[in-house]
Amino acid sequence: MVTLREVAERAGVSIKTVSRIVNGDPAVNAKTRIAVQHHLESLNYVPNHAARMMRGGSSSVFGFMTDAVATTPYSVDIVRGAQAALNEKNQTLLIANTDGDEKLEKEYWRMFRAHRVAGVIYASMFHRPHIVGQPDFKDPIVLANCFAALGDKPSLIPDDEGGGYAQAEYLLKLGHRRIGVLTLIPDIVATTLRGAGIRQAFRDAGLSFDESLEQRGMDGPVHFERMIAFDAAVKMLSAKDRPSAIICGNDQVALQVYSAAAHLDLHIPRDLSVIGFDDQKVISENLRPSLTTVALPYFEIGRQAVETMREAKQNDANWAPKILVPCPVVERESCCAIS
Amino acid sequence: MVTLREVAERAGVSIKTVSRIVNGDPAVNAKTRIAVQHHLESLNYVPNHAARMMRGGSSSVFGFMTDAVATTPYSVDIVRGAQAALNEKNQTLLIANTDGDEKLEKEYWRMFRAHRVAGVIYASMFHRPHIVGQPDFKDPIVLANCFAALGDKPSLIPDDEGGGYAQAEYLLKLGHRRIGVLTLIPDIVATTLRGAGIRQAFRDAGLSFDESLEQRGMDGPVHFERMIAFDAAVKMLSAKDRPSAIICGNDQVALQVYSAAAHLDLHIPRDLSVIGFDDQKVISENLRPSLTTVALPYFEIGRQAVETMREAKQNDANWAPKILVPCPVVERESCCAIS
DNA sequence: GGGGTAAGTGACAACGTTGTCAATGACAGG
DNA sequence: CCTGTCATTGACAACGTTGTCACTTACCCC
Repeated sequence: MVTLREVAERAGVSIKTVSRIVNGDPAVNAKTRIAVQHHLESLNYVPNHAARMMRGGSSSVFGFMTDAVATTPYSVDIVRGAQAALNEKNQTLLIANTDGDEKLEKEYWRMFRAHRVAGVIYASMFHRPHIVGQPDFKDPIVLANCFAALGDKPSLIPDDEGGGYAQAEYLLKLGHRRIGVLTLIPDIVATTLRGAGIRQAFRDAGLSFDESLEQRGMDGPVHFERMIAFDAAVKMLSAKDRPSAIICGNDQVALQVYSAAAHLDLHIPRDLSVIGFDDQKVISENLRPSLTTVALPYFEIGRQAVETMREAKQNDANWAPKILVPCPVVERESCCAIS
Repeated sequence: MVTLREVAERAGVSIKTVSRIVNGDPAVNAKTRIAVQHHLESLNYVPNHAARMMRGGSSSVFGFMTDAVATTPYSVDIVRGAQAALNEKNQTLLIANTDGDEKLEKEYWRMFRAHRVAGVIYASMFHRPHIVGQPDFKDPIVLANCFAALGDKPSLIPDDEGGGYAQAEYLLKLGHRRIGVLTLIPDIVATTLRGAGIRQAFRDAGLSFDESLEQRGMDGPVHFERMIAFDAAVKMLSAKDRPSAIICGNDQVALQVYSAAAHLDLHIPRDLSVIGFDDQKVISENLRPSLTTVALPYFEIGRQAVETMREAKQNDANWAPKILVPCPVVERESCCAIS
């Protein structure tokens, strides 16, 4: 690899002068600069990041730790968002995927330390509390899609309550009154928050929410969920006073509702409006009719996580805001107004 | 951060002795080793990767460049597979997402050089040829999910032809004879290969393939695809001598075939068998009935890419095998035997 | 002409680590 | 006791870069 010294020798100047030019130091004669720049390019010089770092400068590399991006595929967008933000300043991500393995996570923390990363984004695959057990890690840690159980770290989380509110509000505005809800498993944060949002929307509309119309669309413990939305939807839609619309816990639940509707010869959206959550485009854009849903703002969470990390560098270690990122309705074809 | 020197001072030995212990050099007295190890742990010493690298040692960091993992969400599994393989040797991935932007890609190559990465995996989101324009990059480059257009780099690609063969063979074995095909857009490699595989399966079974039953499920140029599978399927299934089974270009096409079947009151699998491609679990596992499909072996491609990179280090620069990774059938509920 | 300032440049040290080589002491064999 | 060998340890240089400081030259102002 080409070093400063090689370039300096060719150009007949000192190493330091070349260094200055590489770093855009204005205290260099224009003529020298041009001459050296020519050599820099022809030799394809690229500064050695390791050497730079050793000189005490902080790393331009950030760590990205995630328990498993695989299960909810679009959460990769958190990575994309983070990279988009880092890119402006030529910073990079060192990615660690723990797949939930604690021993692996420990190793990765060690690796982050070895690389002297300038900060770490800890992202989880679903919205949940998390304890960051790295008391002696001095650089900022920001949580994305999860929040600090102890309230000691900044975090970025989707506004699930607002999202639930938006789902219900959207259907209520279309005139629906009997609205079914097929939830995710009960013991995750999103379920509680979205449920609260839905109920708030009913209250704000001066209506009461029929609790009997809320059923589970998934069952089982975290990480071992079973889809039961098809059966739940069939049962709900076979009832005499069936709902005219269904709010789904996610787009996969909506997919099963579509199947259930087909099974019962109900036409979407004529006979049944359906609204999803997550906006997993593989599903939402390809279903016919395409699925109106509420988007999880993964890209935005990733982007803001980086910005928050930069802010955290300025603030003291106790700065720990919990930032809600809105979940907007993405309107497609699966809902229609009721007369 | 704790350095060798600090540890050495506390332990009352030289820096070099501590270094030896950290690196497992056997030429250290057992008593000294134990004493120093105690200090290493209590100070939580982690070697400085940058300093290590400067001493000429090669980096334990690999670059991962991808044009866009976002569109086909499960291709993240390439990353997971690569990490699983790297993890055994405490190596890491520096991830670069170009989103197809060439200028960005250039910057990232520069960054890889700056970090002196030990090798690069170049992954694309769909199976295609690629020209790696990095003639002066001395470390190995391995292509994943794409192959070197000039045949000058090792590459790992899904066995699309085998996958197409498997789709057709599976249905033929179930007794289907009139089999519709809804392809991806024509100008990508996968379409051609899978088509060839399907035809080969027919030949091997001593049957002729009815070309009129092959229709496009998607249209438009690369990156601007439009889904037309719903309409194509409706048309195909409305015909008098409609096929008893449909081979889909991917699971999204299959999703639309499900919608088309529902639209026409055809029951899957009783009236129509459907087989997908990709195994996008969000779709395949959640459709009712669940979707029999052929899996794209992304995880395996990532894993083998790392192994291939390690081999490439041993071999000379001209070593450039094109390795096919098989695409296995994942049997679920969407196909049944025909009498 | 003398003194001061500014622009431009380079010598040198330091960052944390490891390879090379030399020094020390213990111990065995003659 | 002398010589050689082995185990253990440390001093030092080097990796590529940048901050500090000093040096040279040119120029301006009194």
